[in-house]
Amino acid sequence: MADDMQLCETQCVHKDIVEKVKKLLPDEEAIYDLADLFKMFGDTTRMKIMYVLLESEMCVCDIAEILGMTQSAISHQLRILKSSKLITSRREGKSIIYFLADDHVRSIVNQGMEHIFE
Amino acid sequence: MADDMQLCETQCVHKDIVEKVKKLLPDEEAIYDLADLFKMFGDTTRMKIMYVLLESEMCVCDIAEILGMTQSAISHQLRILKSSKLITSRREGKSIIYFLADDHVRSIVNQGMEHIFE
DNA sequence: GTAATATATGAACAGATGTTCAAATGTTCG
DNA sequence: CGAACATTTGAACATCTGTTCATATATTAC
Repeated sequence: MADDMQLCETQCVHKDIVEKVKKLLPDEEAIYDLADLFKMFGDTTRMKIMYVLLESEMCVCDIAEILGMTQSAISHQLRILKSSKLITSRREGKSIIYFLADDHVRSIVNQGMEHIFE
Repeated sequence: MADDMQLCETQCVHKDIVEKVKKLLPDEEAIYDLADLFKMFGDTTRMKIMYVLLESEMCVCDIAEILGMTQSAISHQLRILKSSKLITSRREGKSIIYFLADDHVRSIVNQGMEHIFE
């Protein structure tokens, strides 16, 4: 609505392509979810946490120690990662052990690596 | 340095695992670069732009029209995407045509999709 | 050259995001 | 039970990020 406010008020638009591609786009929600997933990998702390968990499941304290960060900061990030189903946890006595939910982290990280090294 | 300020001042740390994993971690720079790459996919606008370009190369104006966004906003994002080498451009008369640099976008997006649909 | 078109750019602003700090929760052990 | 331990949580703060608006650059057409 209010089509051409700051848009191209002009003729550069290729109507045929625009119409075709408009129809091919996934709906808003799918794109939102995807972006949300990749956001998880877009922060250094979370990235480090995932790398750590690729090596071994671990309690919060261990991760904090390895990364040299506050236990609280790690806990906050773990919660976010958990909400996106990339990691899970189980209680083991006083500790809570975090681990990767499945192999998706590995494959996504690897795809990223491939792009970097070129 | 200043090891245990807010860290685990306590005994929960599993020294063996911690030491082992510390050594296995990639260096700071690699992780930073990876996170930076995934940041590109972590924003709805950029995600949409990439989806659009998966269908067809296109000028800035077309993308703005398809997404119903300002030409300026798109231009800003294109610059960011270009800086991460995910897209490139060529001039064609008055227009500048943007297109995906290689197949990485497709494979990364697909990996993401796989995680979503489960 | 000048006007028109297509895109880029910079500063400003608003909203999102990550860390810190202090305090709360929940578990184990004596 | 109460003390100690491991983790979570919430509010506050600072930083980062994306969009807007106004303006600048660059190409084409006359």
